[in-house]
Formats: sequence, structure tokens, C-alpha cells
Amino acid sequence: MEYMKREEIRTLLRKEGYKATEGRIALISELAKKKEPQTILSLSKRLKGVFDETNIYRALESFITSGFVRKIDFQKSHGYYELTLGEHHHHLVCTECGKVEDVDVCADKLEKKALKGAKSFSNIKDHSLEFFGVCKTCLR
Amino acid sequence: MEYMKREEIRTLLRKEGYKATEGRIALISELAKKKEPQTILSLSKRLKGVFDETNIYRALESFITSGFVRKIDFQKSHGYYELTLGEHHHHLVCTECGKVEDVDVCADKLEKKALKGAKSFSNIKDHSLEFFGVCKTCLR
DNA sequence: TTGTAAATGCAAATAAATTGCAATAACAAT
DNA sequence: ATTGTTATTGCAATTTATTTGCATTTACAA
Repeated sequence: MEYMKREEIRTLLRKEGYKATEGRIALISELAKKKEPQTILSLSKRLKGVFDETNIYRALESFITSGFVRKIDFQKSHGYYELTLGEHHHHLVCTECGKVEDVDVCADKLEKKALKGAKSFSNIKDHSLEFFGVCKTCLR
Repeated sequence: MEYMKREEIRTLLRKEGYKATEGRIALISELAKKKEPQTILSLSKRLKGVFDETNIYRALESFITSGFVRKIDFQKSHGYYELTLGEHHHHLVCTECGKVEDVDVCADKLEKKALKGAKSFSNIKDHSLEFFGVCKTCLR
């Protein structure tokens, strides 16, 4: 994801059964602009006057259910959100400054293995995988 | 972790540079009693009169820094915490009812691989890995 | 014992997420 | 194009989660 055309976003929304409103289009557009996961606060600042915080919460929650947005935990008291369109990927996060870098590893195989060993589950829909360390800058 | 002796907890705290206070001992003892990650709310109910919520937050935060507690994301608006003593493990979580099952897979190897490909990091200290699905009970 | 720094409890503040509801907009069906 | 229906929105108010400040207390080294 780098940039998404308005029509592309409208199509996505309709396909998932949503009305293609300005607010939701703008939200998805903002998510698509950056490849790092974003906070509600940051999104709501950039969507001021277009889509308020309450609705960002509501939209993101439903998008997560639909499966094209993912909530990510960076060990903070608030969540981070990103589109799951395109290549699914994971992150390496600096525990000092919060810097985020994408990593090109994935737990697909582990997911299969985990499902095999599972007692109470017959399916796994998704997984989260984040790595934590101290970045080179903070190391001094 | 199943159960930790008082002296064992005191030793751990001292080793990590903390004063072995009743509150912290009780907190760690509660964490050790269950193998599922626990919420602040649940902990603070069980520690009523012994260690208040504020201090549970403070203690857990410092224990995370020390490395023997981990905060886990189950896609809720609040955190879950567990001891990382003993075998490090991951979870399979029901997105409907919140049921948690331990899984016996780990991303150790992926961690090494991720570090190799990392640009801004020269070390990785930890990782989180959670699987999400719908449990058999909720499937009806 | 006792001094001292760390830890605690309590109150209050801030931040994050959720809910209710009347007004509005999207879009399917005319 | 117009209209009716229903999802969606904005706003205000709540609730829940987390953090901070500070005076008092406690652990423990000396």
C-alpha cells in the first residue's frame, strides 16, 4: 500500500457491504498513505472536519471484522491500525523510541502447526507477530 | 508457572533490584497462579486491600522493563499480562468469546531471520505472537 | 537501630474507547 | 431525477484505562 485511488476504495467498501461515505473513504485513504500502523489520534488529526474520532473507532472496528484492517499491539496503552491489503507483514519495534520497521518474515507455517496442536479451535483466521528491540539510534 | 513460593518471589525481586514488598510479592504470586495472561482489573480485584490498581500498573511496567513480565495483546482495549518465567509461549485466542489456549509453537527462528534483514536494529530482545480464530464453542 | 531511598495509597488528571440518539447521507427502487 | 429506507454520522456524555503528584510509609543497608 502506498496510495489508493478513490474508486478503488469505493469498490472495496461496496464489496464489503458498506456505504461508500466520504468519511470512510478518507479514512482508508489515510491508512493507505503510510505503511506504518497508525494511531487513532494521528488519524483523527488528519481527518479533522471530515470524520471524527468516534466514527474512526466505529469504522476501524467493522473493517477489522471484515478483515481488511488489522489492529497491532506495540505495547502501548493505545492501538495501532493498518490495512491488510497487499502483502501481509510484521514489524520490528524500538521499545525506546517507538520506531517501526517492517520485517519480511511471517508466521504462516507456525499458524498451520499451531492449528494442528489446538484443542478447542478448528480454524485460525489470523495472527499477530511483532518483534521488539532497541534501535541503533537509541542504543547510545 | 503454576505456583511460586514466597521465598522464590523474594529472591527474584531482589535479584532484579526491587524491594521485596508485600504488594509486589502478592502480585507476582497471583500472576503465577494462572497460566493465562491476566487483566489489571482481575488482578486488582484479587489484590484488594493489598496492592492497588495504580501500583499494579507501576509494578507491571517496571517488571516488563526488567523482562520477567510480558504484556500481551488480545485485540481488546485493555492489556493482558503474564510472567515470562519458565517456558516462553504463545496463544490462540477466540475473537468471539476471548477464550485463550496456549500453543506450543514459537517464533525463535523467525526472530533470527528478522534480525538478519533488519536495517535499523542490531538486536531483538523479544517478540509477540498471537493467533486468532473462533473456538469450537462459538462456531455454532 | 536508624537513615534514606524506594515504594505505596489516595486523589485527581488525562487518555482511550464506547454508547445513545436525533439528524443526515447513500443508494436501491421507483 | 425523486424518493423511501436504512446505514451512517456528529455530538455529547459515559465509561473504562492509564498516568501523575505528593505526602506517608516501608524495606533494608549500614
